[in-house]
Amino acid sequence: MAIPRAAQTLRRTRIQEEKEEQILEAALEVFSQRGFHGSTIDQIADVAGMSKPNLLYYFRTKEAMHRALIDRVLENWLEPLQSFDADGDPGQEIRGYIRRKLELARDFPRESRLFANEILQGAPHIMTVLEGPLKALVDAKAKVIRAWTEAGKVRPCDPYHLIFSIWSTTQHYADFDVQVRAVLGSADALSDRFDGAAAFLERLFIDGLVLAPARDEISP
Amino acid sequence: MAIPRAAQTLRRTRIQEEKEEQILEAALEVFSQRGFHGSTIDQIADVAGMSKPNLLYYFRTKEAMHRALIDRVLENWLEPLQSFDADGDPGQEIRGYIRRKLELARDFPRESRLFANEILQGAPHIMTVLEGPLKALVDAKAKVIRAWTEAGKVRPCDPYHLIFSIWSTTQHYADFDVQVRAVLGSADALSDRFDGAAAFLERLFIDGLVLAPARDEISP
DNA sequence: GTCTATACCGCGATAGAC
DNA sequence: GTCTATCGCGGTATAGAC
Repeated sequence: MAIPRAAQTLRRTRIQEEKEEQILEAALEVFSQRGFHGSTIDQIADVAGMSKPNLLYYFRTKEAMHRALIDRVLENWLEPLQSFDADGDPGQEIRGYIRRKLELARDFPRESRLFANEILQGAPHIMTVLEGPLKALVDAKAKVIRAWTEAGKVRPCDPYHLIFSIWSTTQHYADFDVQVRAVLGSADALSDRFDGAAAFLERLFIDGLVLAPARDEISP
Repeated sequence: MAIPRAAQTLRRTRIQEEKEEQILEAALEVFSQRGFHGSTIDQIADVAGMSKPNLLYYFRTKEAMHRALIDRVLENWLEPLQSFDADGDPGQEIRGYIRRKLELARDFPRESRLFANEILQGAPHIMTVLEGPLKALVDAKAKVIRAWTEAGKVRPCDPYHLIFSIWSTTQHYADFDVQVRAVLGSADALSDRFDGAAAFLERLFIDGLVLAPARDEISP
């Protein structure tokens, strides 16, 4: 069973890859809006413009689609936090992280909602990722932040809750998009919304947490 | 049609009310975890300890259950923001609001997840509430905050994004509970988690946004 | 008011023709 | 590789006995 699977992978044609791409794109559209249990293969097939059996030829079960989708999205999702640099300036690092997360929320809202749905429902498919790689990554970055606070560059604070608050505030604009738009009114354009959010969040986190020795050095 | 509905409401017995309560409690448990489309009446009946037809005697459709549940939860959900007082001290008001929202996230996480699921899925059942009462309430409170900034009590900032950021950071501890617990490790107790969150968020928002003339008056 | 039985449909998945 | 047809199951909802 392992050998045919490998062989199948090796002789995967360009057309096959395009079809799989097409299916995963449709699956993202549906899963991100309804969650795993609320989604049906019919809906995904409709969006993909394929018949249901044809779709099941490429992914033999609904769970296989979901797993392939989650795996692919996970790679790009942890990247911004990884590039958090211990040697950089705390203000620059935090500002850059907020910007990247906001850009992700703006440009890939369905990916954000896919995870939100998964975690809301108890994270049955990614629990091991949360407890393993994600926890390890956050632990490492928490140490970076703690070093900043101990060096007097950042106001003393719990680094874990700092990370949680950046996650929640930025992802909010993807996950709760309909609510944000309803409250701000339809006059508000997408770019305005995110520029406003960026300005507010940078001010909140930088002014609120980062101590400014740099400014003293510039104008003493 | 309106008259029998009213009559039915009037002669509702205590037992009927208790059963309905029991059903809505079970519906909250299920809907909050799986969302509307992902939930089944079987699951709700199981949790409620009743037979499926019996449950459908009290609520004739799945949507009726969901609607009754949403309506009831909505009442308590908007209350904390309503008590936001223009004449109060900004620091006290914002601190109090954060505390109340965190207490709601701690004590009623399922209610929070019910809304999160509903909004993630496009808010099909509460769109009118978001565009009507919720928007009106937020508009009113945004004016309160703007008055504070113009009076020099609060750093200039967009009041809407301030409210969004308080919503997202506090609800995060209910909606993304499994992720928070996975990252912090199982050693972390519920009360520790929320005490830590409260300490961090109060410091972030108060130190970050509220200007402190009071402190000058106390120790000049 | 509450149960058993069941109608009826849409779901995930498979078989087999082409 | 892609289709039509279909299976078996579980979904919502109803009918009718008790």
